[in-house]
Amino acid sequence: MTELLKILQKIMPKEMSALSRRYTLLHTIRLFQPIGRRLLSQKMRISEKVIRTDTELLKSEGLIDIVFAGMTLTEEGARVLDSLQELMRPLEELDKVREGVQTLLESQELYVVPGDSQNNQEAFKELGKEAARVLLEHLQGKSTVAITGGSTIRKVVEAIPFQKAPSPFPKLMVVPARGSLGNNAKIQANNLVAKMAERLQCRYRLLNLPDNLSRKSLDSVSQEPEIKEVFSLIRNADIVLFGIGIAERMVERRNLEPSVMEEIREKRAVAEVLGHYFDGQGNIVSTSCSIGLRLHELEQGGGYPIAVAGGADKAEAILAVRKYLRRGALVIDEGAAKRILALAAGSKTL
Amino acid sequence: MTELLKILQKIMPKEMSALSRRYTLLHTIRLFQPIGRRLLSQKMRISEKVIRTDTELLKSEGLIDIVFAGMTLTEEGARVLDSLQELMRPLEELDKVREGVQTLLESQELYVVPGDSQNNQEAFKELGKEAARVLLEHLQGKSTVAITGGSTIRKVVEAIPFQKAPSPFPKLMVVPARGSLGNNAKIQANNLVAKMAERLQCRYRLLNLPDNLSRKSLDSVSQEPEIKEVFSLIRNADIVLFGIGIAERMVERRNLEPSVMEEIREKRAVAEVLGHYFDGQGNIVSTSCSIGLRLHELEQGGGYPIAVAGGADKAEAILAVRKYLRRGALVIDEGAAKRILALAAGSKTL
DNA sequence: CTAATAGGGACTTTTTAAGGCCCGGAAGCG
DNA sequence: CGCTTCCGGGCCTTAAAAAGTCCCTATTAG
Repeated sequence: MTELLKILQKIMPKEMSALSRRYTLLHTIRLFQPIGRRLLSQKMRISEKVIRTDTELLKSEGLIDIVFAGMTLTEEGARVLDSLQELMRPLEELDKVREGVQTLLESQELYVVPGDSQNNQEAFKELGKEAARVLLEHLQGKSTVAITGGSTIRKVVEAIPFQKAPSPFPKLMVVPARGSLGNNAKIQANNLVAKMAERLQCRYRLLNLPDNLSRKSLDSVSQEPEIKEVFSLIRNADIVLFGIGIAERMVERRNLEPSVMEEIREKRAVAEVLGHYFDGQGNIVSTSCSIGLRLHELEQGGGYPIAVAGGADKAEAILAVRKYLRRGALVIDEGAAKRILALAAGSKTL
Repeated sequence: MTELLKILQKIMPKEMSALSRRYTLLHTIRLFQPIGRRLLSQKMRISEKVIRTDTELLKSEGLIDIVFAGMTLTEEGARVLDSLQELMRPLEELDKVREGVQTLLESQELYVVPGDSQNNQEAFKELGKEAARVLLEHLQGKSTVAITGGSTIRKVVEAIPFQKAPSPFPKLMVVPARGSLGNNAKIQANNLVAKMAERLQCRYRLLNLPDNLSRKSLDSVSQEPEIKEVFSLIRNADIVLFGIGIAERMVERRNLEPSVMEEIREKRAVAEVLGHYFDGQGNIVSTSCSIGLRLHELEQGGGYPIAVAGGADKAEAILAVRKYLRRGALVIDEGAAKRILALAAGSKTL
């Protein structure tokens, strides 16, 4: 049943909003019948005219009665509403989950896609698509996008449709948010930058630095004119697209020394964002030696953050860095959202 | 599943046509891929622009690929199409049934509604609704409607929505197509005429004649000025709405003498339309003594016929009078339609 | 080469949705 | 009683989407 909804959503996205609107309309009418257009329009926060158009349709289909006192459901309308309720349940539930997470995290923009990326590749793909959509929406007029690496961001990049020449974003520039991390080339920021630029038909700059430089060579390299230029782009990025990682998993992936892992464990780091490790309270407990965008710059800076994370196992990490997610957009999936709510409920009762 | 379709059809009728169009589009693309817009537009008999709008939507959803050679389904598109096929099957099947009956009966207008009125009251109601819709569609500008009695026409009348004063059909006049028949007042033509006029907010005239008059008194009554006036209205009716009856059942219902029943049986009458009884070949074998519209008048006359019949058991009767159904609209249900096809196939092999 | 077919862009016309406003009627209330 | 506050419905204007039309370039089969 939920399968069907997704397909309908795919094949007639616009029309589906009419469906849910009319469903809510029927629902509200049942709740308050008899009720008139004005009140309905207030309660549903929809313009009166739209209510009117819809009610006229529903009346002509014999689902509602319209008399002087207001509108009421007919028997058939009640039956239809019941059947619709079955159909819409997953959609409504997802919306409730979204609401719950929204009040908890207070994100500026929150998107929750169905499914759980942890054990469903399809869902992971959809997460990427949604994030790509959000990104493209914010791209208008912006000129610099900084992105991190990671398998999640990779999904986002792969979900960006190829744009045609001539470029619709002629002034766009994509840069990695930080120096390269990890050894899996496919999910390195540099690689993703190139891929994204290819899809967006725009320019890009890379940060070709070896991993885990010493403090000293890091400082000296930072003085290189070319590097400095990229740094300046990064610091002035208009959009920062990043994933939220699970601390331990990131350490493993980056092939760091055992000592680092010990540190992570000892300090109970759970989340990783932009090279910083966080404990459950959101305190930075460690920062990897790569270079690039710093968190506090993101916190107050003008760059618009777009955070993406999917899968129930990411819930703890998302909660840990919640205070950094209030600005900007957050794109998660149902699995993560539900676990977030469960964890929050649990910690409240403790 | 078929339930769901009906509900969607109810709550978003316009949008559903887009759904079936896009479904057919995907289907056709799969069949002929790679294929271009022009060819598609030819094959589907849809303007090229519509194809273009739809394909752009489908492409943006990633269901099809568009390359120089034409359009092809993506993997996801194929999956979506398969799932849609499940959903659309009942709809497609009904359409095929309709096509089959259409080629068989060659009706000017043929409507087939889902379900079987014989054993489903809901379906019977829907049949009435569809017929009412057809009637209202043809009402524009027309001034006289003649209707018969019968439970089917009763359903049609009851499905006509109440119109508001001032009457949208000020010049409309409803008359019974024939004198009263049968003893069940609720389904007598006179009664239905009054009900219909009430709903349409229009004038009406009745034919208050006793049943089964002798030839002689019939002739004399026919000379009455008032009766003559109604006759003239009937003869010049712009629309004739009538049901198709099963001969034996009609005889029973009309409480006719046993001799009549014997005659019906002897001459193998199967159908009854407008007071005439027909055998399986469509020959008139008997005519009841009531008065009013004659069949041959309908056959060549200017009045637009709207015939309504539902239920598998009506199939034989419908087939018997098929030659009278080519002009005008025919509204039947799935049950009748399927039986019609089965009977036709059977008689062909004999 | 040419002719045919592909997608795509640009423009106009048509249709439909939305917005906004006002009207008369029924019900509740001082 | 008169007042306000609901109600649906009519009507006109504006805005946006869909459809229709025409023309363009690229690719490929013959």
